[in-house]
Amino acid sequence: MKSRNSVRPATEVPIGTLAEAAGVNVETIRYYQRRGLVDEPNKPLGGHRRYSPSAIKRVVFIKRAQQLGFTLEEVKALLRLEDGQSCGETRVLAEHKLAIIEERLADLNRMRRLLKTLISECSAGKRPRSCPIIATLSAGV
Amino acid sequence: MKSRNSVRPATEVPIGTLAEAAGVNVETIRYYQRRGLVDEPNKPLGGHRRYSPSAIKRVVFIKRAQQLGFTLEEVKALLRLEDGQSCGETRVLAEHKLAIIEERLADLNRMRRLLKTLISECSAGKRPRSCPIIATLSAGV
DNA sequence: ATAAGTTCCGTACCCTGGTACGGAATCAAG
DNA sequence: CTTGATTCCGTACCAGGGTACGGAACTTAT
Repeated sequence: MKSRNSVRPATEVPIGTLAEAAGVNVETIRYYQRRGLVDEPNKPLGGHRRYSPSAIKRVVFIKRAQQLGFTLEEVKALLRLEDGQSCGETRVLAEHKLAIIEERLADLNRMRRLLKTLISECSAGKRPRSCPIIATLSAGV
Repeated sequence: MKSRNSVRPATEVPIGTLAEAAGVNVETIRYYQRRGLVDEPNKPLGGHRRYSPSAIKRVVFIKRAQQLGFTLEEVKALLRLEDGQSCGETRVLAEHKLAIIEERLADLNRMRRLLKTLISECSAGKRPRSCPIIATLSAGV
């Protein structure tokens, strides 16, 4: 017999390959496992674990969600909705995140306008002293 | 004599009051002092330090800037704009900060656009079977 | 004047999101 | 079957941004 006790489809890869495919490093995968975001397949008694393509998807999902500003805890919540059946709940999470991001955008835009003003006044030599940046950004205190 | 050796305007408050007014806790103020973001007023020989309203503004500013994604080191640089004497120096600093802010804005805008798209697809119920947010997060792997 | 509440100061510890290390076991190729 | 690369697993460490602790000194209210 050729195959002693298991046929391993090429799609089932070891952790290094998973990490590479997902664009993170091995330690990060393990870290996600410790955090409960990725699960450890049970390993073939004394052997090395193998991961299915869905694990790759999962890790990529995590990275993408992070880029959208979700923390790992939040990503965990999103992953629980991964079956795609709880669209409503998912949407609430997304809307909440969106609101936070929009607030930050507003603040940041204010800051940007202020800096631009400061810079142009500086160039014009109008203001030898300091700028009202703090006064403006800490307004309403 | 009533006032032994100093008149203390009510606006000059002790650290606990400062912390409360700024919405952070005392330890955080001290931490900022260690990091050089807030300075320690010299204390009346053996007594307790008192802080002026500008200290409150400063702390509030720090918190806001942080929410916008600036690290404490960056906030420190921003604060030097306010303290700044030399206009030329200030301008360079301001231009640098402006660049950082614009990057951050770009990031946040990207997140916002994506989230908005996803949310609206969700609402439109275009994909009845699977949630578009989840689908996008796992797509194309 | 005395008790209760703050402040001061140093040091130690916490969480988040990872990265690094190192020895033993296991796998894959020649 | 030997060699070199991976995996496993635990533990330690990193940066950033704080929080907690504890005793002594000081302030404030009664």
